[in-house]
Amino acid sequence: MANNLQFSIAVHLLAGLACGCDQKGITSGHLAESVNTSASFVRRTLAKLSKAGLVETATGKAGACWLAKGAKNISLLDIYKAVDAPKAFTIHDYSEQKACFVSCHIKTALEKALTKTQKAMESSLAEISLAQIVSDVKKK
Amino acid sequence: MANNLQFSIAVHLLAGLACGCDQKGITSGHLAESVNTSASFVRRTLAKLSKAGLVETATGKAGACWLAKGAKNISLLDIYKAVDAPKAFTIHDYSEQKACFVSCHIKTALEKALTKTQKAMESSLAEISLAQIVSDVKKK
DNA sequence: TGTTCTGCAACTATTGTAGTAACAGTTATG
DNA sequence: CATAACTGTTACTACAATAGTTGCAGAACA
Repeated sequence: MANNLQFSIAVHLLAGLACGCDQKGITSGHLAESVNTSASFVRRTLAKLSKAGLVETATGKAGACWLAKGAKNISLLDIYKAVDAPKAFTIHDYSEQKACFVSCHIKTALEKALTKTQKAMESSLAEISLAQIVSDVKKK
Repeated sequence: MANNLQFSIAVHLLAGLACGCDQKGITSGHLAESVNTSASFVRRTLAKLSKAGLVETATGKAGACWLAKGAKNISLLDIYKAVDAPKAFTIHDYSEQKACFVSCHIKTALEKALTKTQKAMESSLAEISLAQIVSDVKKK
């Protein structure tokens, strides 16, 4: 644990919805079975996806959820941002030691490197669509 | 916390060594001041870098450490691998629900996506050398 | 021989995340 | 209208990874 699983869980959930495991709507309880966790945790993740406009939900007795767009129009980057997954790496946050100029300026240098790396990672994610994932799943 | 800071700390340490804050060797205690942590923690990180062949150390009273190669020949990817930093994202590890084929096959689909993304991230890190970081630090 | 460093291992504390539980709000349905 | 079944949200517990500390054996040098 301690590592962020929400991203892969979110992809799992969306893949499940995209496969249209059945009709037009699936309940969180149903999804929870597939991911093997509690319905409540599914809903928490789903809530973020919903806020990001990737899924739509209906409340009430016949409550359910479904994809808000076609699987082709959802990239892994959309999902990555929706669940607020962690950056490529984290910059430490020690107080600066004035006597050492490395200590004082390393942060900006690291930020520059992080920006570049993050961009590379995100554009890679952007190239993968949910439809691609679904087709990989079905291929097996 | 809980996030992995060792990578950025390692870069900080190496940048300190590369700047040759002074003579040819620096003690872990000295480095610790710059990073603002204990000497022992610095040594733990340094040990990984040493195993990866990025720094060399001397024991004994006049113990110290210094870069094993020129800063131009050390990439952030070398450092990333040396400290065993986490992957771009983590794949969840739930037991498969045989009734749901998404559950059974999502893992391989995710692995494929992870491989691609990881590669993008690593090649981005490979393009940044420690010398680049040092020059950014000095520029300020 | 004593000092001062590294190297290593064991330990504690912190904290982010998974996972659970509970409850109010909503809407089909009988 | 009452009930049942779902969502949405918050508060809580449990756990595990990491930062940070401490202590000690071993090495080198004066």
